[in-house]
Amino acid sequence: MAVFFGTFENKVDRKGRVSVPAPFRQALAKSAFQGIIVRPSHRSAALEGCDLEFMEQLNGSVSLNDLYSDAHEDLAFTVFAESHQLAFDSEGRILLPPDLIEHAGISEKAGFVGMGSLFQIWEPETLRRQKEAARARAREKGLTLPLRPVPEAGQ
Amino acid sequence: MAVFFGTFENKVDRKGRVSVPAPFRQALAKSAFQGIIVRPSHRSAALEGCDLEFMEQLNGSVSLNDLYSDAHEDLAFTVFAESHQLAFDSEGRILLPPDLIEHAGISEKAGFVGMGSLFQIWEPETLRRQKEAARARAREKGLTLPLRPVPEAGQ
DNA sequence: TTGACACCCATAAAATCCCATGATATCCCA
DNA sequence: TGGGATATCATGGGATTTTATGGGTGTCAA
Repeated sequence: MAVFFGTFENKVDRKGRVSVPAPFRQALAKSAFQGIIVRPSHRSAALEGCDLEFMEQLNGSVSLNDLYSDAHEDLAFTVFAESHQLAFDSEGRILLPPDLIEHAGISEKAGFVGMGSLFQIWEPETLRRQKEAARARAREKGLTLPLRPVPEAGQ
Repeated sequence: MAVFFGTFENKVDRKGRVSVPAPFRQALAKSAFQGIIVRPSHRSAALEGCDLEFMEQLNGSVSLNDLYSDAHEDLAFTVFAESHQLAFDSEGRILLPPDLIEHAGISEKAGFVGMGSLFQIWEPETLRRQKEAARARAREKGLTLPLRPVPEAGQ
């Protein structure tokens, strides 16, 4: 499973293309689909990206709710309806669709942040503030991480 | 899982490269990724390094929180956003990015300290003082260590 | 026939490779 | 066990490749 980390800031050219950071592309190198899945975050003015494999895992998680339950339907809409499958061009760029650009309030540049199994794309200045806030909250709430081998999170 | 110990001081050349101490590289020899993950410590003017496996383990721990929960997002930002994946060159060196150099206040030389499954990178003089202070505190408080059997790290 | 988009090529900057050097550390055999 | 022969290591720097970015062109479809 691909793991994404780091923060990168790339230019969006006049055609709406952005280079996906090389380290992310390398993390995806073994993936069947050469590209990424991107959807608007329902929590913030950001986009969420992941690989096709992670979408399958998401599907499995969503399906833990009963079919036809409200939770299932709401989650399914949120996760799948707005997802775009964006292929790399020969230079490793993707073409950001207008609705995604608008949702994230992106203009000149796009900021990529790795978050483990997925990553986010932000307007860079908003991202800086968001990172700052998240770090502050983590410190304040005293969030900690258990450092034991996780009992095989299923693949 | 790699175990790091010892203290080493290596030169940072004008391109920003530093040799990772050979004993650390040997500890990483079996790792899938030939390189290290480095991020600014949130507790001090130091950098924290580990291997990719350790990061994957961290990812597992972060994922114990529900996706889209506040805790998940805050932790993911804190752990992954500032991490850099630094590959060894053919001589076993890494290229330290400017933001990391700045965070640690490094100029001429970099001091590596093994700390078990992690290691740290400091400006050497700062590191000397830090070690001295840590030893003093440990003595003064009479710190002890319960010795546990290795929890059979499962694979 | 006008966009939208995939594909191709060009460029500058940055990262990485590759080879050379001197200094230790290690090996090996008389 | 002494000590020369042989690796290993940290370091330097030129050559080469990768990256991010820009822009042109052909193609397919509405």
